[in-house]
Amino acid sequence: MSLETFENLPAHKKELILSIGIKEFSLKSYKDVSTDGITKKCQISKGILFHYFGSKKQYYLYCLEKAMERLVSKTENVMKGDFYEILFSSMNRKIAICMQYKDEMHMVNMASRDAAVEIADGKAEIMQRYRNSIQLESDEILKMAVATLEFKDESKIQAAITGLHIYTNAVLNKYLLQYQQTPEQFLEHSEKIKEEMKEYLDMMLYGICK
Amino acid sequence: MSLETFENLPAHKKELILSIGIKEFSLKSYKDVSTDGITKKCQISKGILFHYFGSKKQYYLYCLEKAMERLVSKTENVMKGDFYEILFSSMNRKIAICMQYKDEMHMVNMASRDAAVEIADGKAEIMQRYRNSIQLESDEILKMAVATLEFKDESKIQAAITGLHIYTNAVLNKYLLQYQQTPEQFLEHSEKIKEEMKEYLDMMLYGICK
DNA sequence: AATTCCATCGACTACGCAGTCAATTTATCT
DNA sequence: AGATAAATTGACTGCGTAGTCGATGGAATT
Repeated sequence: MSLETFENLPAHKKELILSIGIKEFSLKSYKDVSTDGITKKCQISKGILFHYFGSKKQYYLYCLEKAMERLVSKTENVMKGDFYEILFSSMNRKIAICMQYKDEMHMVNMASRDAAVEIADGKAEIMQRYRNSIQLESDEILKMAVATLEFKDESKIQAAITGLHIYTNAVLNKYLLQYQQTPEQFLEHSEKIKEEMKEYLDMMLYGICK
Repeated sequence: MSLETFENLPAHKKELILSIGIKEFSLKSYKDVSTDGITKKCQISKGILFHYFGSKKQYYLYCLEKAMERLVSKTENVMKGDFYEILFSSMNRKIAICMQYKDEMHMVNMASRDAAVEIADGKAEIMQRYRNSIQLESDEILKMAVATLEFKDESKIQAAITGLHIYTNAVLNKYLLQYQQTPEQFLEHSEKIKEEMKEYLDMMLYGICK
C-alpha cells in the first residue's frame, strides 16, 4: 500500500478518485458499492486502487474522512443580532455547506445509518471525532443566541439550550431528508421553512398557553 | 416456495424461525446476515428455509412484517387526565411495547437505516404502511393532550401539534438509541427522563422568556 | 545505453454466500 | 403393508467481488 503515491497524484486525478468514491458511497450502502464499479468510473485499474489504499475499507474511510472535513465549517460564525438572526445565520451557513457539498452530506448520512460490520470500528472513530466538534460549535451558537433572551428563570438556561438543540436538529434533519432528492427546491422553499421554524421556536420562547 | 407449509408448522417451531430471524436482522445489516447462519441457529436445513420462503429477501420481509405487527399497539389509549397524564401514559405504553419487543424494535430500527438495494422496494412498502398507522395514532393522542390546554391563540393548535410531534419523537429516539445496549437501565432511569422531558415541554407550553 | 525502480495494468484466484436438486425420511392414503 | 405424496436434508453450483501478482512501460540514475 502506498497512500503517498496517491497523494502525489495531480490534483484533478486525486479529486476524481475521491469524488467518485464519495458519490458512490452516498448512493449505495458500503456492501453495494463494488471496487470494480469504482475503478471503471475512474478509468483506473483495480490494481492501482488497492496499491493506493490497500483495501476497500481504507478507501471508504479515506472518502468519509475527506467528506467530513469538507462539511465542518472553518469560517467564523456571525454572532450579531437578536435570537433569530444568530440562529438563522448559523442555519443558513449549515444549509449553504450542505448545498455546496451535497454528495459529501449524503455520504456522511449514509455512513451514520450503514451497519455493515466490516467498516464499523474505523467509521465510528471518524464519526465520533467530527460529531464532537460539530456539537461544540452548535452549542456555542445556541449559547450566544440564548444570551440575547430575557429568561423568566435563569436556572433553566442550560435546559433551554439542550431543548433547542434537540429541536433544531430534528427539524433540520427532517427537511434535509425531505429535500434529498430535489435539493434545488430546498433553497426556493427555505424562506417558508424559516417562517415555519420561527413559529415553532416562538412557542418555546413565549409559550402556547394562557 | 410454500409459505403454507411454514404456516402449518407447530407454533414453537414457527416462533423459533421467526425470532431467530428478527434477532439476526436486528444485530446485523441485511447483507451481513447469512442464510447459513440462520439455518444453523434454527437447526434446520438450508433447503427447507428456501422451501418455506423462496428467497432470503422474502424471509427478511416476513420477519419485518411480523416485527412491525408486534410493535403497533392494539390496546386502546387512555385519554383521561391532563396534558402530561395523556402524553406520558401514551409514552409509557410505547416504552413498554419497546421493552417487551426489544429485538423487534431493533430490527425495525435497523431496517429503516439499512440502504441495501436488494430489499429496498419491499421494505419501503412495509415501512410506509406502518408509519402511516403510527403517525395517525400519535396525532390522535397529541390532539387529545393538546385539547386540555388553554391556548393563547387557537389558530396555532395545528402548529403546536406538529411541533410537539417533532419534539417528542426526537427525545424518544434519542433515549431509545442511548439505552439500546442497556435496556434494563431505561426503566430504572425512566422517571428521571420523564422529569427532564416535562421540563422541556413546559418551555413549550409556558415559554422561557419574560 | 543499460539498469534500476516504481507506477500501472487486468487477468486471475479465493472465498462467501444465495439458491438448487437429487436423495432420503416422514406422513398420508388405499 | 404397500404405495404415493409431501417434507426435509446437505452437498453442490454459480455468481459476484475483494484482493493478488506477474507483466509492461516509462522515468530516473549510473
